[in-house]
Amino acid sequence: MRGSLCAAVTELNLPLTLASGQAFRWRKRAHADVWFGVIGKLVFNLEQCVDKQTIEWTVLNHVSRDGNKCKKLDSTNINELLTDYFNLNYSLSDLYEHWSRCDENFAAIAPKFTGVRVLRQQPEENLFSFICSSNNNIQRISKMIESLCQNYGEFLLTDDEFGDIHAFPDIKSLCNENLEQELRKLGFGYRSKYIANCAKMIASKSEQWLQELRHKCYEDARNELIALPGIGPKVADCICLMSLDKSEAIPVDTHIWQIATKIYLPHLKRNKSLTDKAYKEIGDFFRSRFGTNAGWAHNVLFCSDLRQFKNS
DNA sequence: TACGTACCTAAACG
DNA sequence: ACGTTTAGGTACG
Repeated sequence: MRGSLCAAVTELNLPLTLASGQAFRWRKRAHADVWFGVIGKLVFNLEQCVDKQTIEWTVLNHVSRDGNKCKKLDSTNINELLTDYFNLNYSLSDLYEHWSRCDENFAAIAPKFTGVRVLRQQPEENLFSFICSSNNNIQRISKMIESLCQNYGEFLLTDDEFGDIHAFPDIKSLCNENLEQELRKLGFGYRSKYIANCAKMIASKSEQWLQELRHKCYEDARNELIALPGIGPKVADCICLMSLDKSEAIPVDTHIWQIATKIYLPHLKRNKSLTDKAYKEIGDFFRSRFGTNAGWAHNVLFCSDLRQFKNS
């Protein structure tokens, strides 16, 4: 099934948005500007058509009508799904203008990094992905997530270029007793225990627990996430921002720490490490400077600081 | 409360 | 070369 979605490059820059380490399963095809990835149980090719101001999409797997409890899938549904996933119901260029007026550093960076959008991901995939992200790099995180899918997720299809593709595993599939040891063997390191214990704890809660955090306030959602093993302040903020609709969440990682001490809050250079207090100070600064959607502005600055996008 | 340190791994670094 | 550092941190003392 094919279709097209209206989105100018200034509203959605596919490579910057998909490869900036928000989500870890999108890959560019070798011989075309086509992005390959999975959303739920659907496998996609996405291509940005600059002239036509659209994203051309293809769903690569056949979708059984009874398989998912969801409605029959037609191209309208897919457009809705992509609009939701890419958070397309707000105008990014308007926000860029606003943020550029708020902050001259943003104004200087923005022209080179237009169309960097925060995705609205599926909470479970987002949560386990960012447990893997601690003290790690994007390349290795991507390998780990792919390995998690290959070993515990439902088979979807075989792709000519990327081979067997699996969905992200559901919680039940991550609840087997040997999971920690298995993940150790697969190279997850100390995150193996976090993932195994997290799966068990989430499984013991109500089935809708994670989804319902979307309807709670930022502080409550964040506190509930931090109670899980392997989730600290930074990872909790990633999950809040990227899948729980908390656009005011500011994940402070090494990049944002660098940017903050270099440009905005130089007095923090005296700190030996990122304390809870400094963490909050940086988040509060971004929120006061950029407003309620500070997390989306932060994402643009983060992206501009990634090594892979330097000099671009 | 505020640091220091251990924790897995692999590629980049000097 | 080859040991050290770094890469989107967290838990524990």
